[in-house]
Amino acid sequence: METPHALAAFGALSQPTRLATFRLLIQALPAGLPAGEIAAALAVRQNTLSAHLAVLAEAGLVRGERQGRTIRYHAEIDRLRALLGFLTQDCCGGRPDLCAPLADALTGVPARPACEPNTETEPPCRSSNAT
Amino acid sequence: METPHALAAFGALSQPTRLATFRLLIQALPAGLPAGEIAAALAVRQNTLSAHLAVLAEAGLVRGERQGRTIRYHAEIDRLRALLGFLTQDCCGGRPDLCAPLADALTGVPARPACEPNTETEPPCRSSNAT
DNA sequence: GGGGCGTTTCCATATTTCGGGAAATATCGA
DNA sequence: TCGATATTTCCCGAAATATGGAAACGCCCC
Repeated sequence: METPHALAAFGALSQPTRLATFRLLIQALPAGLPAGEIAAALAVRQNTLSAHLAVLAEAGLVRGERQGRTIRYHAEIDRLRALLGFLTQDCCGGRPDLCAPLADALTGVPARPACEPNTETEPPCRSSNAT
Repeated sequence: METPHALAAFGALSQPTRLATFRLLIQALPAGLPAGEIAAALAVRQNTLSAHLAVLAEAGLVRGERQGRTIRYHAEIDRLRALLGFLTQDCCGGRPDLCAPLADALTGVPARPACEPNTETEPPCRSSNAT
């Protein structure tokens, strides 16, 4: 992820309604939620929510697709992953000692103390025998 | 981390100068950097930077301590970790399937499952995959 | 104590953002 | 075609934010 995208994502998440929306949509994965349902759940007017959804979509954090007369939104988990990578690439890039506790927070597992400075978009090895 | 703290953190990171400042300070860990040096590195006026540093400090992302007549700032890595945890607790909380790729992005190493069910002669994934 | 340096605070202004009301667009059902 | 529902777009005023200049504060050295 590049800096402008990260800025957009942070900006999008820095507003209470938008943050709540994003979290709600993550919890609603993978089905997603129609805009009206989000508005009802968050007690926000639809036009206001629409503007917030537009910001989130512009930041790439959510995506909406029309289903009949409703528009169903769902979180873009890949974008979240990219954002996490962006946040950690600075420290994990050259400092595995700093990276380890960060990974710890995410996984709850002490994580091996060796982060390679590549945190973009490449799943290392979990392909052959994953679940 | 609680929502208001996360909002403050996102708001703090949603401004170009502040994001650059935070990243710079993370790279400068653990020594930190004096305010003047940050301002010079980012080509920002000191009063402007001071305001931004105040926002970052208010969000708990950086901390400054006086050293003689300079004030040396350094990133709060624990806060960053808390922020990562906040971002992932929604999906990781109940959905390990979503959490795994997220942790992956962070460390380059899959969380717990996914890598080696029972083969012990296999080196643990992270072998060599630099793009 | 006086002068100099680093940093912050105060003030003023331009820009952006937020939320509400009303209207417009798109889809469905009859 | 008509009405109803879901969602967005447009426009507005209010509030927050960013930045610059000038001044103030704290600390060091002489």
